Amino acid sequence: MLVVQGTKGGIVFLGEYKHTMDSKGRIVIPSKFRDELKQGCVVTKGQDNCLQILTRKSWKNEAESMAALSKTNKTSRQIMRSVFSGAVDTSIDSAGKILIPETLREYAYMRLGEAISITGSGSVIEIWSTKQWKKIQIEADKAFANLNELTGGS
Amino acid sequence: MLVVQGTKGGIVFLGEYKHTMDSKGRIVIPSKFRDELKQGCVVTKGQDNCLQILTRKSWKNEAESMAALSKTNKTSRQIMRSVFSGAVDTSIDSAGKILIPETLREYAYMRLGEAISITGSGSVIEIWSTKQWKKIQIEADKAFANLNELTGGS
DNA sequence: TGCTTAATGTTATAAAGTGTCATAAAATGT
DNA sequence: ACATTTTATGACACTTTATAACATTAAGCA
Repeated sequence: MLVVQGTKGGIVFLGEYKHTMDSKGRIVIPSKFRDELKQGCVVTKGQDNCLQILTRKSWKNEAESMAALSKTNKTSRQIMRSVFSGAVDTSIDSAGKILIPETLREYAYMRLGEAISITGSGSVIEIWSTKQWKKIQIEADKAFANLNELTGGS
Repeated sequence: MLVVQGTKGGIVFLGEYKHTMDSKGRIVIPSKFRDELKQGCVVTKGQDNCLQILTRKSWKNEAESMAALSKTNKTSRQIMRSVFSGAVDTSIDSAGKILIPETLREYAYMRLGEAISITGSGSVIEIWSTKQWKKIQIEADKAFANLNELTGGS
């Protein structure tokens, strides 16, 4: 079977999955996401203390637009440092798992053996300590409900 | 047989159906709705703790306008998180059923083996735990009766 | 070098998801 | 009303996925 993949692009990551981080700092990638990540992926620090998983392709886009930022501007230098130093290029192993390096685990409040939540957010995947996700989810749902009111949802 | 479908658009889903959720979390889609959903559907969190089923086409519209939001703006990030994490892309199996993932079942108070109500609501289908639906239906009927008074209907 | 720790790989078991089928119930046509 | 067809349900078998435990390899350091 020949599979030409990743060309779909756009909005491919949906859903919410609850997993656990194993005793070595690895997490299982939900099976629905694996195909898109087969050719490798990049884990980065995301906003609100989550981690993001991007396909190599979308990472390339991101990275290039970062690199295009002004190097004489202090804020952009800081952003670049944060993004590039916090990124790891990796791939899914035969059991469907990836290793989250210690520095990233710390950043995202993930502890060995604890519950994590993996969420599709359109073009990227986000990984959260479940504790953190619960808070964020409430905020997110509120923001959405708010939008509905403004635009005519009941 | 060649079927060009989904072109109907507009108000295609009508009626109220009572089904049950099987022991694995699947529900039967009423046969009248199946044709429109044959090419795949997306289940999302709806208002008042119901779930919605959309055709892939109408989902695409929704999703694209969401994905166009700025990624550096906090509110738009939240909105995207809420919408995408609460959605699942799926399709109807040979027995006419779809699986409702655990997180969505929780959101909509649906328990294995219990009664659910499936209602056509114009361009979308709504799924409810029957308990919840009964409450909502009373409210809805009241609102409708009220509207009649206002507009001079009997 | 040998020891320690992190990283990677493998396996067994349990849980979840998927597919199929038989029967019962409902809908349809005559 | 009856026969025929379609649909809904629950049961079961089978596949895939998740988890935890253990084994192996690689890397850093005394």
